Amino acid sequence: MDEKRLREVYEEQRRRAHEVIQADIRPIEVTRVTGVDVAYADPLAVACAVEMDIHSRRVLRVGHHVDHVEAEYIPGAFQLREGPPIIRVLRQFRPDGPVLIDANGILHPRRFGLACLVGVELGIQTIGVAKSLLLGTIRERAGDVAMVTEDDEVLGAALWPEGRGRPIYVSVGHGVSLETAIRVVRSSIWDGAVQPIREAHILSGDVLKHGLASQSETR
DNA sequence: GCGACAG
DNA sequence: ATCTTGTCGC
Repeated sequence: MDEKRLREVYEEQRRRAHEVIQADIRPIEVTRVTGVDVAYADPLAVACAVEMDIHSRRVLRVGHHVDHVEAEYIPGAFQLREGPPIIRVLRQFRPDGPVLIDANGILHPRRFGLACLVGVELGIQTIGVAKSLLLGTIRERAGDVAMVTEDDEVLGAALWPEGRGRPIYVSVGHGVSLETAIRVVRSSIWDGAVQPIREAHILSGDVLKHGLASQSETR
């Protein structure tokens, strides 16, 4: 990707960052949470959405979308690669409740990560959950959480799942406050992982490698 | 200028 | 992300 195009993408991110709502646009009761992820195999990209019931810890329904890879991975412009397939699978899935995305929300150089794009584009509540820190400073830990800031601006939070040494990074995608985002992610963690995302990850890799058939005989 | 850099 | 089985460690 050329520099000119990349600069345009960055400019659009700065522009659209103003569309992000960092407050609950509708109350969340944390009963149903959807996780999404994408698996790749050269020309193919398989996006999956998995809706789970937090109380019973069971999968309620799944959806997938086979797409083609549109762009290479560029830190800070991840949305060009993973945005299209995720938006397409969610458009048909029509999630009921918050959506957890394997990426950052406003914890981003231009405050508009993949989770923000998906949320703003579809008008749904999204939360970014990253496995590694893209930027920022982790402040003082209090219990299982610590704020992540950049020049005193709170961009997200580091959250330590029980029994795991390394934290995950939570940030607002769209339509939720950081507090709500943390509450939703906490409730979605068991066995040391953010389960809705973990299920979506396993399923996407499964559909990519063995096809849709493997769905029925899993979990 | 040099390194870092969501998946 | 992906190439890949067993294996070292808490």
